[in-house]
Amino acid sequence: MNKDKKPQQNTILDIAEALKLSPATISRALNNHPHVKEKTKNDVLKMAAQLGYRRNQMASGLRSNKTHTVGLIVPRISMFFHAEVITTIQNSLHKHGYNLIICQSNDLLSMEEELADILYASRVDALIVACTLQTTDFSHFDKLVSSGIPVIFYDRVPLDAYPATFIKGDDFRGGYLATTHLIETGSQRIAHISGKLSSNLYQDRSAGFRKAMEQHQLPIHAEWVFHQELTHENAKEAMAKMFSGTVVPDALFSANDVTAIAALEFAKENGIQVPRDLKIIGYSNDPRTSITTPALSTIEQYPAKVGQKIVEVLIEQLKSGEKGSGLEQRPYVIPVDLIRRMSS
Amino acid sequence: MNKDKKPQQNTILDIAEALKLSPATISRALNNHPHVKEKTKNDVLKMAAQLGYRRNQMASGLRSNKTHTVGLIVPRISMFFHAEVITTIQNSLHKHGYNLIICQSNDLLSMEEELADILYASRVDALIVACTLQTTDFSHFDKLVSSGIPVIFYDRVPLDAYPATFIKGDDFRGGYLATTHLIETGSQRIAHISGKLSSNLYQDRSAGFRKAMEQHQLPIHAEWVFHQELTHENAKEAMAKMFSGTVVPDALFSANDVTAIAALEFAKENGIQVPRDLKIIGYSNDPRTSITTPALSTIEQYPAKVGQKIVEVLIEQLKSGEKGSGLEQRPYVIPVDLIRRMSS
DNA sequence: TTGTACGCGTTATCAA
DNA sequence: TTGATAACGCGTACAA
Repeated sequence: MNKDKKPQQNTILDIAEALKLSPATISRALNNHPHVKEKTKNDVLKMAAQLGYRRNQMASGLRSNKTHTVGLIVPRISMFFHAEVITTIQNSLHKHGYNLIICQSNDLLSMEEELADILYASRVDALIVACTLQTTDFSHFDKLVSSGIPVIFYDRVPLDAYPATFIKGDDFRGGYLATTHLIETGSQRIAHISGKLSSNLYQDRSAGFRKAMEQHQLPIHAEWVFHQELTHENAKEAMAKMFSGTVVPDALFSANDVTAIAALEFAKENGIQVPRDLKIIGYSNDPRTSITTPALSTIEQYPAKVGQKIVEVLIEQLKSGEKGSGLEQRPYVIPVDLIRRMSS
Repeated sequence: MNKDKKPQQNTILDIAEALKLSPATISRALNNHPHVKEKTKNDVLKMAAQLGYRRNQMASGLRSNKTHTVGLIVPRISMFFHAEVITTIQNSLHKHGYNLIICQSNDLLSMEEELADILYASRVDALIVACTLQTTDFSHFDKLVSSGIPVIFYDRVPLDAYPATFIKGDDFRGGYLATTHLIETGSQRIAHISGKLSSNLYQDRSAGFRKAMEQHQLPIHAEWVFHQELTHENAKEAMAKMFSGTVVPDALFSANDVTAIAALEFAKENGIQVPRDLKIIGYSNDPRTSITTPALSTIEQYPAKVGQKIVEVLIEQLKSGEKGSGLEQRPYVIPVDLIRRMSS
């Protein structure tokens, strides 16, 4: 094949040779080992820079059993909330000297399983996961967990006890805040478009909704509560159903922003005045909610705080060598806030 | 379940031992080597599955000098266009058995340099880059290129000749289409808010703008052309300047969607009717453009096609062992289209 | 078709 | 403080 065409990367042996030292010393100097003469260390660093040396992470990882790489599985990076969380995680991990392998499950369980497998094979030092909406069984993470690799779930977390760390937004409070807000601005007939209850997100947001309704002694119309995939189309269909009756809602709490936007669109198309005839509030504070007319009220989830917390917990677990396996960690909950805009 | 506390992963030696075979045979069976008996291969695969074996990518990579990992440097994953491109790249690379390490430069040159360094150290098999807007010197990619690692630039590409592959949208045509559209719908006094000319994106879009104006013999008002960072604030300031004069523009071509949205916002706040008094067109077909009132015309860049092309070219280079170093590759250009909406 | 033996670049354990 | 040497897990000439 090709001969001397390979411009070999420089290794610690090249540095050793150039400096008439042993590779062991070079390695120690490069790793800030205590027992290295200051001058030697400086010489090594200088020569390393001069030769354009870069540590071979594979060799290093093979020997030390550490990759300095964290895996991340997320449904879709294009979802605003996740994009923000990821950005924070990455920038923060970078400061700690870790790389991040970002993978998308496309909200498909089979893909999530496969990715868990691949990241396991890649020997990531830790794994961060926002589950698929359909993930109810978590055994594909078992081998990571039992290998002692810290696994952190965020946003969409297992419903049952699972020996890993959970970090989530306060979805119950979010649902409660949104609904209470609608009630306090005078609504009485409140509809609720929610996702399927297989996910903790919609269980909690819906529970918050019910709690607020109950507290104010307002009836929940079963035909105005939807648990379905939160798509634009589904939301418009739901709206069409609700507004075909004689009694119609005067407010809507949508469990995400996409459906809130869809509802607003439906309202405009059908001459329903927002907020006069119908108040609307969404969830997530997607940037789109601020540029609709009227602008949509929503719930802020502070993605940056979520990301920050994830890294904080992760680094702690990584430093302490082991994850806090024994103690039953209660989930970390990140607060949410109500964003009032013109739609309510 | 298994009781022995084996934090150790299984290796090919474990499989070899269990099957009374040599590790070499296991390795061959696992890699579909031709000279392996069919039965042996099946036995190995079965045992591998049974033991939950996963190849150690570090050891494999160290030996074969291949990581099956591709690096990606992008300004921000939260930008719609990039998010879409990345999603396509990742799903497609996944099918080819490659992992993707996604890194964000935050549009900072120093970060881009550092990331190039890190990915070089990680021995990625290839690198995909969307440059920072300020990147005019590309020497930080030199070591990748000279090591024979395929480097593919997309969207924001080097202005001068650089020994790598370029994949970009047809920005010149995009600028031309947008401007021509404004002219054909009756505009004569066309303003242009653009990014700094240090990036090929805005050079080309602006050139398309000028070409269209020239072709229709329309004068370009220097005070209505801005080359500045394309932020919401800057755009509003630019609008304020333009609309403080006695003669005002009757149309605006904004070189991205954020600024088009900002311009629309300014118009609404100042009683300027869109599209009657002012037509607006943006660039990128960000999802937000379709939900403003009125909806914004824009230029579609087909991010999925861009991503698809990147992977196609990349896999080809990876398979052929070397990148087409000798031949001067002309850049691959992905077509764009005009999206007409109510704002124009 | 399978086995033996070596080395990829680094780090850890000795000994000097 | 430094050097020699042995792993880490895998892939591949070469031998059988």
